[in-house]
Amino acid sequence: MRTVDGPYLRIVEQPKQRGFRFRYGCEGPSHGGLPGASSEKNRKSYPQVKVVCFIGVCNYQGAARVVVQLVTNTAEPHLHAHSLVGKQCDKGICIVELLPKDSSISFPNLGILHVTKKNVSKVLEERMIEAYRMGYNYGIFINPEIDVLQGEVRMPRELTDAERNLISSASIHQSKEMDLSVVRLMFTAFLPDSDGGFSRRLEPVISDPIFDSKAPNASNLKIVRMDRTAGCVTGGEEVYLLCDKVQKGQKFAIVFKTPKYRDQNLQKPISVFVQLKRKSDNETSEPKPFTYHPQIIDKEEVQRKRQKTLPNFQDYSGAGGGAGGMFRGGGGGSTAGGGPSGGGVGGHFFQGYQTYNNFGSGYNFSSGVGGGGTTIKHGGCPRCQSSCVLEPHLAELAGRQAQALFHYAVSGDARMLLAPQRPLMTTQDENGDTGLHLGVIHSQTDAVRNLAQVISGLPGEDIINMRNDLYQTPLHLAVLTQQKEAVEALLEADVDITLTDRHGNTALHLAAQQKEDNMLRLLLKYKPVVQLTSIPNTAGLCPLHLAVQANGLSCVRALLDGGADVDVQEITCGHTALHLATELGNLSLAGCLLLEGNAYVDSVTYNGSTPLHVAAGRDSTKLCALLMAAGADPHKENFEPLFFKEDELCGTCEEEEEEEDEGYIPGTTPLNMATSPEVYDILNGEEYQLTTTVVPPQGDMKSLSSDTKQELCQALEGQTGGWESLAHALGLGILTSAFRLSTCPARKLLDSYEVSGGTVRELVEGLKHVGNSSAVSLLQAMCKEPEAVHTTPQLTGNID
DNA sequence: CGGGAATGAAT
DNA sequence: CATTCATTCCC
Repeated sequence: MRTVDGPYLRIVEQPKQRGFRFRYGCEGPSHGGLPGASSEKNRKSYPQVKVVCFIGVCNYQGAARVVVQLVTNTAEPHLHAHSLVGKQCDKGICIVELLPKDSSISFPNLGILHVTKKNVSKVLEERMIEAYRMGYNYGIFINPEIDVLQGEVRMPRELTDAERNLISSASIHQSKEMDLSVVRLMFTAFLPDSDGGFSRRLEPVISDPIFDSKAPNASNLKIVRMDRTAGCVTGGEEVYLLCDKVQKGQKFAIVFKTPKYRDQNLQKPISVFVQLKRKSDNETSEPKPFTYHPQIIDKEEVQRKRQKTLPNFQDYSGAGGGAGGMFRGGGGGSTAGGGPSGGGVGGHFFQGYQTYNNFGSGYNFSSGVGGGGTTIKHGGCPRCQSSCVLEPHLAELAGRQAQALFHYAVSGDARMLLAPQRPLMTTQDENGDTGLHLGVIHSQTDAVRNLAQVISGLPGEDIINMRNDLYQTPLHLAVLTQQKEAVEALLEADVDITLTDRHGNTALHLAAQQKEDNMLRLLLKYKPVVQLTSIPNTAGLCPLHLAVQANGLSCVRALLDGGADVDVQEITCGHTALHLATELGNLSLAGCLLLEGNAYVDSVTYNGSTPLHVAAGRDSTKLCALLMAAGADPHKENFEPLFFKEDELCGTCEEEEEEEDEGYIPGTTPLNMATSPEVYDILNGEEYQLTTTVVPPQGDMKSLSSDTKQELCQALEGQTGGWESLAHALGLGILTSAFRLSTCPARKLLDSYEVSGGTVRELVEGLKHVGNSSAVSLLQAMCKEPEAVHTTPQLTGNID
């Protein structure tokens, strides 16, 4: 850069780039000077320059004159129309004499005067003439052409007409392009010559850009509130963020989903930061803390309860041992310590908001589970209770116990022993669990079966459906812990399958979120369960939605097989499962819903959006192709008014309904939302040609992209048509047990198949054979086999 | 200083 | 005519 040795000017302190306001003339002077980059509230600093000889080695000793001018923030700097105002400023520029004793010079009182729009070219012209006349700079800062007219350095003089004309046109031209919201400082130093005149001009230096804080798009980004400041490492949780000021056209609230944390195996909560970042200039807001929790694997607390030592039954055996505290009445009561352990993790900073999502605390059990007077009361002296209050009762009890014992001895039926314990069946431990709950938690299948039978024989009381502190019935627990027999026993004992836990989930909702579909299928065998498939939980999600969100292809299938409504909408936005699968970018799920579930492809959310809107919005070529193949309408308008792009569109599709009534506001169509040319073409009914993965269907496996293979693996995870049956269909059955050892058997299978020289065509045949239609459609979409297109997109006729 | 209301101009 | 943007004015 620097070609000449010798003294040069260096910026010691840059100006602060943001937060300073350019003032209009009408706002008057004295609004404080431009601060330096490192200026603080109590320790103010200002832009500063010094003359040095070599980099940082020797400071120039002697006088100098420094001229400061405003220039544009363009690659080729030009003089700016704004004026520098302040102490040593005149005609928009600032001239300061550096005394020999000063090592550097700072500019404490620089104001930036905002030129009014209509005066830009006028002022700019004056600025140029003055700079040129005084010979402050090379003409390059005014206009490259004028440079040739100007010598290296010369004394002030008046301008020729030719020069004036050049400057005049340059000013008019430049004023049109000038960005009035940003300037830079240009410092030029002049050292004294042998005559004492400041004629030895040094190379000018230009500062970092300074942005007008009052400019509408330079507003400071600021996060005012977030509705949650903590979330799980798995991400995907919605956060509502309120902003102070955002550029017009954008929203004041931003809703986003938390991203996955990089370490999914996080053990302790970790603090990270959230900040807004403006793409155009990379401006960022103050960061706000956010806490990632480790994945809560045991959110239903089953593991914890399993690890606990069992209740000490010896305490019951003798008369009045010191049992007491651990058990409590079955009736009312609020929670013991059952809230989510992660509750208080977010910094104290945000606790005010934290309370909003702290579900765990304060559930009131007013629904009167249990009830009945036959509960052990805690508090008070057990001995006293047993000897004074309960004595007659106990005597009677002992009689019945003896009878039961005899019956048991004779029949060998453990239920006989349980029969006299009936009054204790409603007793809850400190977690609100009954004996039946505990039986399930500890996987005591026989105990559960016996208890269930005994309890179901009890008239009047609803013990079998009692809920613990987490609002779980024994059925919930049995499903969560995937105990087939226990579930069956409970169902046979006629439990209430409609009961919901604290999140509004029925047992079916819980089963729908599991990896395996066996629980789900078991439940769905019971006819009345099917009606639960359309019941939303407190988050508004039905079992099918939950299965989709959990990426559970087999569960989705199980629900569809079980008769669940494929088009059921979740409550908050009216999304169907197909919307959700599309939103998640899950091709195999979407394919399954469409092909196996026969989902309505143009189902609309509350705001009128179809899955194709979603797919177009997320710029997914594959999903768009899939949906289009299923007959989606790319012209379907949602209820979001279409503001821009209108003209563009009318260019391509002339006769859209233009003579509609005047008040008609067009909605946004999937086509409007397409951003990439690929998606646009697909929505226009073009043949889907994925340039990256066009594979002849008979092609060899190597031609499949790793993405495709990945998705294929996903599609092979389910029970029906899963990798195992495929392995057999492909003649690789003998390797099944070897595959099973792998973490991803499906992948292993595909690899082996590839190595064995299998073709994509045969793979498709194999998949068809095992009935895995979503995998088939996936491959066909990738490979653009004509059969993949079930419906020819109708819109071709609409376009000339 | 910095925020913002009021006013005027431009779509 | 309603909105938005730019400028001015005010505290």
